[in-house]
Amino acid sequence: MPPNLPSVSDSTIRRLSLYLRVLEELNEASEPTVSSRRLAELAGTSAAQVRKDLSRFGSFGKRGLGYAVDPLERHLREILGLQRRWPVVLVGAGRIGSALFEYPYFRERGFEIVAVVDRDPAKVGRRWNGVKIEPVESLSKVVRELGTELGILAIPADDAQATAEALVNAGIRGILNFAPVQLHLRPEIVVNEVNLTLELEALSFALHGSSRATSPERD
Amino acid sequence: MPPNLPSVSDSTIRRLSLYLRVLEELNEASEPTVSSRRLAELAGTSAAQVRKDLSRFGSFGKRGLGYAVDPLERHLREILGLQRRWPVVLVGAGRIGSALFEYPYFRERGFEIVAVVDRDPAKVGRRWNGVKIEPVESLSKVVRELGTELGILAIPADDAQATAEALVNAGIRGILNFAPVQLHLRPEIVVNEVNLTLELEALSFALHGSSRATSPERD
DNA sequence: TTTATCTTGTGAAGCTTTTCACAAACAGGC
DNA sequence: GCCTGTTTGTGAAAAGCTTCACAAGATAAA
Ligand SMILES: NC(=O)c1ccc[n+]([C@@H]2O[C@H](COP(=O)([O-])OP(=O)(O)OC[C@H]3O[C@@H](n4cnc5c(N)ncnc54)[C@H](O)[C@@H]3O)[C@@H](O)[C@H]2O)c1
Ligand SMILES: NC(=O)c1ccc[n+]([C@@H]2O[C@H](COP(=O)([O-])OP(=O)(O)OC[C@H]3O[C@@H](n4cnc5c(N)ncnc54)[C@H](O)[C@@H]3O)[C@@H](O)[C@H]2O)c1
Repeated sequence: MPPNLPSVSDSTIRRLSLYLRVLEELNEASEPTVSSRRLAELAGTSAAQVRKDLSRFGSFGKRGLGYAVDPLERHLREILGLQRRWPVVLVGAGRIGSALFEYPYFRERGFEIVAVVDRDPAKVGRRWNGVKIEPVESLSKVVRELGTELGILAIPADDAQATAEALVNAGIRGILNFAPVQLHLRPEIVVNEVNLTLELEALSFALHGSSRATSPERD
Repeated sequence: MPPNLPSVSDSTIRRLSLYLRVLEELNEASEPTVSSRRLAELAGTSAAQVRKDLSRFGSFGKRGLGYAVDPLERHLREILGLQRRWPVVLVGAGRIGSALFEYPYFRERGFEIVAVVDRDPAKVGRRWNGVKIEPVESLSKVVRELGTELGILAIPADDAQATAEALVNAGIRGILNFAPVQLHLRPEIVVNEVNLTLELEALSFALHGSSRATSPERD
């Protein structure tokens, strides 16, 4: 086993996820192979980038031919850790939480929301498609019993930090955070922030500021 | 007015949005000033990064003191183009669409969903908090009449490309896309992709692959 | 077998972003 | 007015990421 390689960049991983989706589609369309050029086109990047990304993990292609779709799809799943099932705990059974819960594609990819936790007594006890909403007090117990390592935080920003800490104490190692606050947790805990207002603001800047706001105002 | 400066990087813009939120909080807490160090801490970056980011747009701080919270907040709003109101059209009144529609913070930041469009006849005609759901056929008319430049795509992946093109033809210049497909549009159209499965997969990789999958498998 | 054509895998080059480090500026106390 | 302690703004260095360009491997056809 080789020693620690230079770690894989986040952007590479995110692209692998895009490639995987494209490969799924190609597979459904019964395309046997795909070249880096075509894969790049479909995933919105460059052929060289595709090859560089993949070459970090092995040599999956055949020169002159390209990549065999089905095996490459399997390789990517393995690299991304998607062969196993990932039980997930959802904290916050509100608007965004329920949308996520009902989204079928997560489960298809192996992410299964096996527990839902909420603070609101009016929601606790309800059943969502077989999953009972638990009170926040049971969070730790639920996480431990179900062995979940991934958590989705879909609660107001005020409570996000404290609840994230509770998740970590219960054994959660990765968090997808929808609350618009920066979580401060131990460095080995992986956190992905989804900040939709920020996405809109980036659009706002691009439309408003592209020509205008790049000029520094000095006196 | 200076000629075209080297364009501002996307990561800088995204951080500005984070700074803005932190400044809002500091403002509410009546903190008069903030140092780059503290701002960095709260936004999850480094002090040097904060100063570099801000210095692209002007000199907003005072040496020895830091930045005055309220004026800096206003500067950032101006840079990001948030002084004006941004009317937004929402395409897809489903699970994620309704969560977004009901999210109050967008409006607070100036992003106001003024039109909702859906294909489902059962949904068309309903009123959401004063906004009537329109049929897809009216998309172009609605966009033109309301003068919306921003669109949110919250429909299944199959229809996303065609509908995105319809949005662009109607005059939309920026799109926030929740459908998990890469949109191919004219380069002057700004698109931000929100891919939640990808976010979970990045977590999966980090937990599964951190120690394991970085080793290339060669024969 | 040889030739023509394709496409990968990958060092090296080029580019972008982040970090470093320090002079210059400012406030407050004496 | 001058010293002390602080913090910005910014070139320069370092690190990281993407693109380039091509040798090497593979196929197919003659
Ligand atoms: N709705 C959106 O489209 C949207 C968009 C961007 C960001 N967000 C963010 O996502 C988060 C959730 O938003 P939402 O619109 O679903 O809110 P919501 O009010 O609809 O739902 C929040 C849910 O969390 C529960 N809750 C509150 N505090 C809790 C706690 N400490 N522990 C457990 N449960 C708790 C509430 O009872 C409620 O059911 C917020 O941080 C919001 O800023 C939402
Ligand atoms: N729900 C989630 O949490 C979630 C998570 C990640 C990604 N997404 C993506 O967001 C998109 C929407 O997901 P959803 O869960 O809200 O789906 P949904 O089925 O609940 O809602 C989709 C809505 O779009 C409407 N629609 C379909 N085709 C249309 C068209 N051509 N024009 C106008 N309206 C049309 C449907 O009538 C429906 O109301 C999908 O691409 C999905 O992959 C959703």
